[in-house]
Amino acid sequence: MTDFNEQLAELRRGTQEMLTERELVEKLKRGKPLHIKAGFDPTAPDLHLGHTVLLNKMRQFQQLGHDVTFLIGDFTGRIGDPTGRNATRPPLTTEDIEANARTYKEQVFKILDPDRTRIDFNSRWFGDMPASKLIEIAARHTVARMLERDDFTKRYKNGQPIALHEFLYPLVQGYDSVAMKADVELGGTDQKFNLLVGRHLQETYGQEPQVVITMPLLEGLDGVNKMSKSLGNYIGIAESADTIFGKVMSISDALMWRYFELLSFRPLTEIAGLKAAVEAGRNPRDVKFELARELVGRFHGPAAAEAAQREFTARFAEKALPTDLPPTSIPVGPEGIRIANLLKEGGLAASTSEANRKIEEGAVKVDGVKISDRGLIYGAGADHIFQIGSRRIARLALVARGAEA
RNA sequence: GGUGGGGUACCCAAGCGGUCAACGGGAGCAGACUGUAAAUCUGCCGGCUUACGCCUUCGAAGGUUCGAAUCCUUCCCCCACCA
Repeated sequence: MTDFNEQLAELRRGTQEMLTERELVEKLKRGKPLHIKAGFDPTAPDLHLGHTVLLNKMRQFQQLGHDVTFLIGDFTGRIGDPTGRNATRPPLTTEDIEANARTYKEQVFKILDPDRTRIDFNSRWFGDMPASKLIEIAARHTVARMLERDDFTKRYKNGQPIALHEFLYPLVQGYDSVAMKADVELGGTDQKFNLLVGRHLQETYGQEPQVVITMPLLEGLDGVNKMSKSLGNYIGIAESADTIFGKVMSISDALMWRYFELLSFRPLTEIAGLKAAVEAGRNPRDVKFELARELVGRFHGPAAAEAAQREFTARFAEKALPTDLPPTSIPVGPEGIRIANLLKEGGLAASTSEANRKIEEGAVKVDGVKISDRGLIYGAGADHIFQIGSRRIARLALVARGAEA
């Protein structure tokens, strides 16, 4: 990436918007490291690939030699956000925030370079700020501009309440950019308005306005909705190698290219090559293997990625049972346990009714053999591999109730 | 404040005294096919039960009835129009 235009193309990669690209070029051309800012809620440090889209962009900047700050919005987090739709968001304690920050670090440094990442907290400048100062900041923005925000406009028109503090949040976030003298701020598309407030505030403080770069929200496994834990269409970065590998393989071919663009570290030219190969007849599955291996490797290391692919091939291409599956102990009374109940206890089925249905459907296998008798009873000492379909699989070991460790 | 229309299973949406665990669609799960892709076809899709069957569900609580998601009363919440 020596060529300036190629650099710019990579920085542009996957972005939703760059405001403005011309300003970014100017800043880059000065040849000095830029100060890159990205803000994060001090909540939910359980990251999935959707969150990493932004982190990947941060990483790109790092690799080009810029300084990246991972800003944790602990000041606002401590207040809590009673905004209309999001009413159930209790204020966080200092301990919560510290714990979350630690978890963030563990997860985030799988992507970011720890030596080039500064972690900061906005309570550093807001914590002791006198009210007079906050009002002084508020004086620099107008109600009309606040109302430009889409959801404010709608709520105002519809006569729905907008609490005063809701105007303060964008200002606080915007002032962070002033305090940090940010050159570039990264955020999701949903953050666009707040990022722009930062630009404006910087100007009123006589600073050069930051360049705003928004990243799209990554589609989840279904390819339609944004990736989110509550929709269950996510790939968590803390999930096991086999799980991540399998989930990546289950995405559609079309979605695969989207993931390549937003999640892969491969240069665009290489991805274009892969695409050309598929168009020329290469099996898209094999290209998806590459993607799965890269992503598993990122979070679990290359060896685990190779192992995950072997496991995947064995299980789904050759239909072999998984090797060294750790057994789960299920306590059982002297009368034994019926298979449907066992499948439920083992977490394979949501209810015994569902388990029975799956047996009728011929989806249940024990040690690789399809079973059809829902009256099967297992007693203590039994140790088998149970599966419903090919995705739900577990080794269950029955132990006499009372004798379990 | 007034008038009218609604609240049904994960979502949309029928039903409007018994044949309703509740039509239909979507989502989801499983089977076939495959590359754990897409598309297609098939089955399932409240819980408990080996099974006969039993239990809980139609905004909430009461009531009428042999019998209610369906009728009555009260309450809660949404939406539209008017003020």
